[in-house]
Amino acid sequence: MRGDCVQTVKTIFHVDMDAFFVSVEELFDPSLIGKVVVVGGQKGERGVVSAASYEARKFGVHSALPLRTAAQLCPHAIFLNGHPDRYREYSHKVHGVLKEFSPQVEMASVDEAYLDLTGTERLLGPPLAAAHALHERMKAVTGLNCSVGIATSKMVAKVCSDQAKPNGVLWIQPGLEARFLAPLDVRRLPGVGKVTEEKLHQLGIRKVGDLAKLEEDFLRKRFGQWGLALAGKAQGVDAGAWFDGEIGGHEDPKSISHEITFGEDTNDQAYLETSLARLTEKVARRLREQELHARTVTLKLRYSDFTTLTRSHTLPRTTQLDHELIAASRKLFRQAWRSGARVRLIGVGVASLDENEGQLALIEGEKNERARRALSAVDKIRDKFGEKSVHLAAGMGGDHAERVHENPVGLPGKMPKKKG
DNA sequence: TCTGGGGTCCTAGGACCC
DNA sequence: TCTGGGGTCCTAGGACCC
Repeated sequence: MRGDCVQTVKTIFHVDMDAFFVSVEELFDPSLIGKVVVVGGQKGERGVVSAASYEARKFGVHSALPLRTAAQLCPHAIFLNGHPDRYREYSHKVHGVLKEFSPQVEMASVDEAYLDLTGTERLLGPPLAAAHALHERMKAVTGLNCSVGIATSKMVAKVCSDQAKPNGVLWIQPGLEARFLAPLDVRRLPGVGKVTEEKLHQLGIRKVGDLAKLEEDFLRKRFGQWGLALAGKAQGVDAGAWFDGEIGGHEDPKSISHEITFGEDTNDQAYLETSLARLTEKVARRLREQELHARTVTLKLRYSDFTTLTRSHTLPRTTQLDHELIAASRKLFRQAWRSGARVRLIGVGVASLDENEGQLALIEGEKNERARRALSAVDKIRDKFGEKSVHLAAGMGGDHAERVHENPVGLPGKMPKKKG
C-alpha cells in the first residue's frame, strides 16, 4: 500500500439484512407475515429478544429486551425460539449473492457484511445502480430484504445502512461524511454504547457534530486511546482495530466459548460440574473442527445476584483434547466457586489459539494422537446421532477422567426440580 | 423491566526479562 | 548496589456488537 501509489477513494458497501431472524421465519411460515413476532424464546423464559418484527417494534419491543418484559408490552405476540441452523443457511446464501458483486466480502455477523466495490464502476455502474441491482438480486435469490449503506469508510457505510432501514439505500458521497454525521446522536456511532454515551452527555456532547468540534487532546485525556478513535469517527474516518484490515481477508477466530444460563439458579456441585464438562466438550469439539489448539482456558460464573467473574489459566502447551480442557475448567471452577452459592450462569472459553500443536505434545506423541483420533470418531457419531449419544466417562484419558457422573445424561437447561 | 450467547477489543497491574 | 525503563506475557474486568 506504500510507495508511489496514490490512496484512491474507496467505495465501501455495508449490507444489513432487515429483521433477519424474523424474515427467515416468515419464509418458512408465511402466516407470520405482518404479525407481531418475537424471536428469542418463550414468554416466561429467562433470556432476551434476539429479533422483533417491525410490528412488534411498534410496541417498544426490540432486541436485547428481556423476554418477560416483551411479554408484558406485547402479550399477544407470537414468541418463537428460532432456528439457528436456518439462519446460518440463509447467511451463506446472502454471502453467495454478495460475492457476485465483489470478491472482497467480509461477513461481519450472520446478517451483515462489508463489500469493497472500489473500481467496479465500469462493471456495475455507479454506486446507486450497483446497490439497486444488489437489492433486487438479494430479494430474488433469498427472498429477503436488506438495507445498503455506501461510503468511503466502513464506519460511515455502517451508519448509512442503519439510517437507510428498512429496505433502503443511502450513499454519502466522498467529502460529505462529516456533514452527514454531524446532526446524528453520538450513540449512532459504532462503538458508542450506553456507557460512553452517558459520559459524553455529562460533558454536554450529544451530537456527533459536538464531538467533531473538540480538541483531540481533550478527548485523549478524557478517554485515552479511545478518545482518539472517537475523534476520528466523528470526522467519518475508520478508527481503531475494529475497522482494521482488508475487506475479505480470512481470519482465524481468536476465542471459542460456550455458556449457559440455567432455567433456575443452582448450587448443586455435581450438576454444575457436569454442565461445565458438557460445555467444555463442545468447545473442544469446535477446536478440532477448525483444526485449532488452545492454550488459555477461561471459566465464567455468574451468581444469582448477577455478579460475574472470570478465572483463566494458561496451560504449558496447547491442546484440543476433551480431558485436558475439562480438567482445566473443572480446576478453575473448584478454585473460584464460593461453595454453596447459587449460580445463574456457567461458561467456558478458550483463547491463545494456534493452528499448531505445542512442541511437547509432538514429543509426547502417540498417547495424544490416539486420544485425538478417538475423539474425532466420537465427533462423527455425534454428528450422526446427536450430542447426547456419546458421553466420555471414566476410561477415556485414564487418570484425567471426569469423576462426576451423578447426572451423566443431564444436559444444561434440563435441570431436575430443585430440592427444597 | 430482572437482565442470552457468541464474539472482539481495550485497559491496567504484576511478573519477569533485558 | 541502586535505579530506571521497555517489552512481553498473563490475568481480570468491562464496553460493545449482533
